[in-house]
Amino acid sequence: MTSPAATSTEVFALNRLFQLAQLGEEDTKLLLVAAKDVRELRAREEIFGEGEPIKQAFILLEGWACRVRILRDGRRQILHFLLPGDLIGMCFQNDPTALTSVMALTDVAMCPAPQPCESESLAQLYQSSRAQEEEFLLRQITRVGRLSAQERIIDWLLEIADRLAPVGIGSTDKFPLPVTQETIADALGLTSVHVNRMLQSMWRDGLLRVRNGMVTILDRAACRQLSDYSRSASSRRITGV
Amino acid sequence: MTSPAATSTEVFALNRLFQLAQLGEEDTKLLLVAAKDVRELRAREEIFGEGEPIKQAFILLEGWACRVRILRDGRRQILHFLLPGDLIGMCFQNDPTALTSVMALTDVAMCPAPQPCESESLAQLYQSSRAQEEEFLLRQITRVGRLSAQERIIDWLLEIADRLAPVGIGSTDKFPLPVTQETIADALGLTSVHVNRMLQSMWRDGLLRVRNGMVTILDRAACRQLSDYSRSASSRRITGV
DNA sequence: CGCGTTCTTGACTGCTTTCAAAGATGGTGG
DNA sequence: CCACCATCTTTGAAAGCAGTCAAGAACGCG
Repeated sequence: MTSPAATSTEVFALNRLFQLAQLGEEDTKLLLVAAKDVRELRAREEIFGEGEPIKQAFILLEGWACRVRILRDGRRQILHFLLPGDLIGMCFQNDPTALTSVMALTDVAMCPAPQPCESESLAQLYQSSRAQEEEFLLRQITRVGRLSAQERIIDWLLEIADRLAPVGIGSTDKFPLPVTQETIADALGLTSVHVNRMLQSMWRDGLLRVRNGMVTILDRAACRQLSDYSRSASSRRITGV
Repeated sequence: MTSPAATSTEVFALNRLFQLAQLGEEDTKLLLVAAKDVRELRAREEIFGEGEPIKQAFILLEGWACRVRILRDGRRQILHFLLPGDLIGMCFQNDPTALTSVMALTDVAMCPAPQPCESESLAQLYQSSRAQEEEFLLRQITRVGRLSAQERIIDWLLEIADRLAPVGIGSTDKFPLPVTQETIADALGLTSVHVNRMLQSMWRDGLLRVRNGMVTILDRAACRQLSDYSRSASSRRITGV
């Protein structure tokens, strides 16, 4: 990490949580205090190992991480991207175990997630965050199962844009993408070679541009048309299963 | 449905839940009583519509259902199969909404899921069931994202076998599969034509046989070897995220 | 027995992968 | 400030897995 996480950045990350549920002043302060206790990790470091006990849940304050599974022969499937403001390892059971590995994709900063001891509203917040994550898993299944390579990439980029906005990162039409094409490929069930070709083809078609870790959506309407992206499940509070 | 759901069948379905958590006598009775209130639906009927409010959660007692999303152009992705003993629409938030449609794949019988009012152990049971469902979603992403057609089918069949066993349906090597090849295709991100070819190829190779709605695993060791099926996440209680 | 659904098969197409190698990029140390 | 190295991106050619289209066979239900 080039510079220690700035306080303002941390607060931006918490904004996602504040938008997810109505918190009392007590709980708000609890989160703000927790965010002072920053833990930093380098890219590629493992946050949880699959099958290992989870001692502590975290809030991601800065950087990107992912939930991932590795197959015996080395194939890798990224299941879910964790962005600033996301909860890592939050669980509502005793002696929780990590169902998947969680690894840092970039240098990251995170803080412990406060226990929802007596606080009803904090528990609701965590449930809401969990429901939102389930929505992303469902979208991910549909994306990988039924969309073409181009559709997958567009659909995924639009989702990422909508997730970054509430934490103050980029705009809907231009935002950072600090991951390699291989990482994108492992998330979308493609090869990095094909991701590369598709990105170029979409640039030629005037749809979007990915360059130097930045995404520019050139034709938002066409992008939405070409993917099935419609559900605005990003910052909206999700209640349901 | 050819015959009304037999009481004994209902109890078999509940066995999954009994194995998932240690319940007090009170809660056990609550479930057994609830299971008397049987609702029946025909194949293809919708249990929940995507986006609609969930008034009531159910326990599936008999038959198969699935969580599914339909794309604008008609493509269909089955996200998760619901088997006897599974909870449908169980949620821990107020005013829950169905994130996905749920439809009956066969004729089904279900009953209302008792509210976990003051009961701590029933709430734990539901959380555990939910965690298990999340494990299946994660497996589904990996399956569809990174496995070949043959691997997907084998991995999926082995998972189904392990899920049916605890509710007393079939054995690990022979069990009913009351869905069309098109349904399998829509779950695994394939076409029905290709599912058909793969099933025949696997039969020729002496791996397994699917015929008349029954699956016979002919070479279990080879099947496990050829898929990445290893995690025994079926009846085991899952604690974690 | 007849009809609709599901399964099966063949030929052909094409999206995506594979393999390999060259180019770009960025960080590090001399 | 530049050389160097590791990582990442880009490109081409060829192969393969899975999809598409179409039609006939089998099955199950009424």
